[in-house]
Amino acid sequence: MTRPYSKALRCLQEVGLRPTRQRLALTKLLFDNNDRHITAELLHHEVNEAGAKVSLATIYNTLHQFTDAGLLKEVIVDSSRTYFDTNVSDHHHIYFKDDEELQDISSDELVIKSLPSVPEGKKISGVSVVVHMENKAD
Amino acid sequence: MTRPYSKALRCLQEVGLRPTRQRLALTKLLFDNNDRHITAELLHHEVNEAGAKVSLATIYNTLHQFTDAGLLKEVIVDSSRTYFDTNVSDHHHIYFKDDEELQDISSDELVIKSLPSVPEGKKISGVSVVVHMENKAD
DNA sequence: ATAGCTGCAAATGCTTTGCAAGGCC
DNA sequence: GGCCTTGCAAAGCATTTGCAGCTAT
Repeated sequence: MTRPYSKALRCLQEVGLRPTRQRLALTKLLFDNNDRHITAELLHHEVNEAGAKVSLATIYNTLHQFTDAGLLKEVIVDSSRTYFDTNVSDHHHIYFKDDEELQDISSDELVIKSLPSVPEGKKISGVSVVVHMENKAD
Repeated sequence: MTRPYSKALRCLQEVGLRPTRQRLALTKLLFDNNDRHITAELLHHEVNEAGAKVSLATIYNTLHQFTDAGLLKEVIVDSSRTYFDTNVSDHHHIYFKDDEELQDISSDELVIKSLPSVPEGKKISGVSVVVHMENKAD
């Protein structure tokens, strides 16, 4: 209770980012609970609701710094929104369009049997698999 | 030669869209060659270079009308750009980040072995697989 | 002290929309 | 003629950036 930010603090120090008030608040929200999928806008609401004032610009900056540092992963599922995933391991997603919600697919639920050959001078930087779900009664 | 638009014309009539000058020009560019992956911006350049004047707004409108009609498929690979695919069959993609180019993956090159279970009241509306490639010498 | 960080407001880039003028049936 | 289309310009939205002031070390 007297050191509510110790975990977040260590997290930031590890990647060499100054533990500012804003970054501590964001880190806490992002990594205290496992496996979050969040947008900048959503995180902005959360952090401000939690009492810490952080500007949207800083949220965007921080999310990208965290992504560059390997703490987050960007997930492309919707052309109008960018999601960030706190699970940075190799895995795939289910996107619930009607709920605008993202969920991990556990590795044993979806298996890719083979990948295409890689052209000369190129390399695979990532494989993105998104299963799009929608409500049945549409 | 005297009926250069006959194919495009049939195409539009099939989906019940009036064969206007603009739509004919776009249809021709999109469907005369197989398997195109294109953005609104790019198509805009192409059509204007080909001599037909079509506004960007109309390009966007038309691309969406075609998508609704089932002539095109939207592909989500990059958060800042929307690609449309003239191949509407079920298949997957390779995205070359450095070239901003999209390519089909032939169905025998990538196989999904299993899919996650579908929650009550939901259905799978699509499965998107994108292999992201980048230049090796980065 | 100073390099890094934050926040505002403005700018950006892609996409959509309102509406008046024009084109197809 | 009447309804569908088009095009412009303006609006919209998510995201980025410039810069002056603030903060951690």
